[in-house]
Amino acid sequence: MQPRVTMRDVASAVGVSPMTVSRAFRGDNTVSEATRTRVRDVARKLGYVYDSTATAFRTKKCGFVAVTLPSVNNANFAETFRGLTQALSTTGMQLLLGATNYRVEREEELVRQLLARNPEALVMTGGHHSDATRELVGALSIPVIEMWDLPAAPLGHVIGFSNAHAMALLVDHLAERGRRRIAFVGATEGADQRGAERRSGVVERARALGLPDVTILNAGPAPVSMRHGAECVRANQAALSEIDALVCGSDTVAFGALNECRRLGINVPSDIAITGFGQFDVAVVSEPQITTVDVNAKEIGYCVAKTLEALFAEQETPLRVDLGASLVKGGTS
Amino acid sequence: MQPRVTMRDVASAVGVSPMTVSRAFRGDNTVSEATRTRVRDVARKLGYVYDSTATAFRTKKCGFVAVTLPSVNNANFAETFRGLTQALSTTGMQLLLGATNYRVEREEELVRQLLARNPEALVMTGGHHSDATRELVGALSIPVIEMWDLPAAPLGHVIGFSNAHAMALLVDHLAERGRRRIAFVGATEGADQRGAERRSGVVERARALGLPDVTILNAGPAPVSMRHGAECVRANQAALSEIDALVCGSDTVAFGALNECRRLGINVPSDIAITGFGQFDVAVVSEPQITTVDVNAKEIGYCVAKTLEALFAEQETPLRVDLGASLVKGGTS
DNA sequence: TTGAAAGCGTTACCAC
DNA sequence: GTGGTAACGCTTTCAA
Repeated sequence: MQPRVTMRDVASAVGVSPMTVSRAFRGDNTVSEATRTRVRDVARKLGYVYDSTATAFRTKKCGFVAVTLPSVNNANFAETFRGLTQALSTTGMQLLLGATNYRVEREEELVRQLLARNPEALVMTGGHHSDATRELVGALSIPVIEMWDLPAAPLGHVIGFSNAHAMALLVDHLAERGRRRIAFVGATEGADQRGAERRSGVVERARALGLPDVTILNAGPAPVSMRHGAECVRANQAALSEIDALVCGSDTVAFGALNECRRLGINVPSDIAITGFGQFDVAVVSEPQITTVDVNAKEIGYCVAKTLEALFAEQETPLRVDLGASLVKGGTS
Repeated sequence: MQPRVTMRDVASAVGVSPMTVSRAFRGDNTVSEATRTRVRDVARKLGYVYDSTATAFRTKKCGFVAVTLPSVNNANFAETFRGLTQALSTTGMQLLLGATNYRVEREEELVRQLLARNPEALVMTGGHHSDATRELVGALSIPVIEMWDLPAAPLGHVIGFSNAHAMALLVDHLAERGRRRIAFVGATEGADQRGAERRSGVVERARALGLPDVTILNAGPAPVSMRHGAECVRANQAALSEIDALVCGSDTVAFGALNECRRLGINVPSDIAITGFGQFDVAVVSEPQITTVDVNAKEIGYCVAKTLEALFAEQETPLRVDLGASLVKGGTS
């Protein structure tokens, strides 16, 4: 294990001072073009790798934006992630990801871990946190953004949409089509707060429209996947005959439900309507296309990144952005 | 913005040396219980926050494992990621993710970025890299693992499977079922190396079995998604009448193709068979279930994590693990 | 059980 | 355009 190649090594090999090497690497235009080229060449030859740990230490800027998300195999978040990275790549920031697995205790532990890295901003998915997390985050002097939600008492900036409102769009649509007996398929109550908001969004809208009480079907603990949607339909097959619309907490669940119905010989949408949430690829590509709500996943990421850029540049920015949600009619309703 | 509270501040407030504070914080048992308690109390009172950046700098241990992957919305990788995080969470390591977007130039840039953080290990998806990357990585003194592949000239440890062999399983299966005229749907040639291995795996196996030349259908540049699979089928509708099996580069592509066939009134599998790759949820939940190959995505992540643990503990470990692949028969063939 | 000294690799600041 | 000096906050090492 040979010692690390440092700026000092490059400097002495080129015959300049470490400062010049430093400047050359950071694109300081007071360095002559000839020097810069030589420095780069020698650095490459020596296998020099810029030590950002030292830089982070020296400048107190680690170049990290910490991001919490419920789960990595969240199709929705993939879009947000892409929007974020694309827009953030220009700033040289790197994302430090952590998964909360839909548990506020885990979120607290995670936030603590992430903050120990001195990130330059904190982006959290969702607006529901433990008291300790709120205290921890409230004391921060870095930008904080909550996304994918519109919390009543935000910790910082907010970029999202109302989960309840998005679900209401679907209930309205189903009611228009003459569906009355609605069941909601979602995660076990307790863990996934945004899932709970979707559920109550459905329940309350149905009540407001004078529909019968919504049946709640439990697809298991979050994260609920395609398989859970399918299993839930199979387990509740008898109950489904009483129902004329299945409102699912996400497109993946809806997809599972749709395909299980196909297996069981239940016709969609004539026997039962199915709706999803999120406008994932799977909902659009599926035949029939799944009726869902588009919540602008990618735009959220993009908007978060743009807001961060503005905040880093200390510009004024909106504190609360509601990107809304829109109904996407498919063949399942 | 007042200056940061440091160990020195805590030390002088307590009346000890910074070293004692440092020891107290790291649970060094040579510090007396009384001192430790006083240090903790004073630290809390002063609002002292442990600076992990300084520690990382000083100790050259940042607690990061760098991981490159082709793309974040890769359903396959999600399983691997989960296996990795689960097994690695006990070691206190954090994952530093980067997406190569299926381009070796981007991989080179990314590896450079990641290495700048001084990670304690580097895990790369795939075994195909630019010369510069090979040079960069070859000079490292940290553990290096290539996964999802079995490169002929590995850079370090290898945990994966043979892409070509996995595809051969599918071709054999199709041939057994009497399919002869095969088309392969994959990304544009050039970028995605593992995709290319899958393609040549199909082409060569078909040739070995004495089947007609495989038709290559281009689904666009990597990453190819569900939408691309669907679009490719629509664009090549006429050509498909000459074909009796569509071998897709991934389950998502196969799913897109399957659903587009349904739209176009092409019957699967009687008109045409369709196969995928990866055993993603979508292939299993889909009705009909998509014939595919299981490449043990989650086990790969788990095995990588276990190998890293062993390497950190400086134990002997196998250098090359072939986790194999197995045929999963569905209703599309 | 505690302390003093010496950096880790980089950059801010000031000279030249 | 370039260089010298002095840190940043912590831990390693040796000494007491």
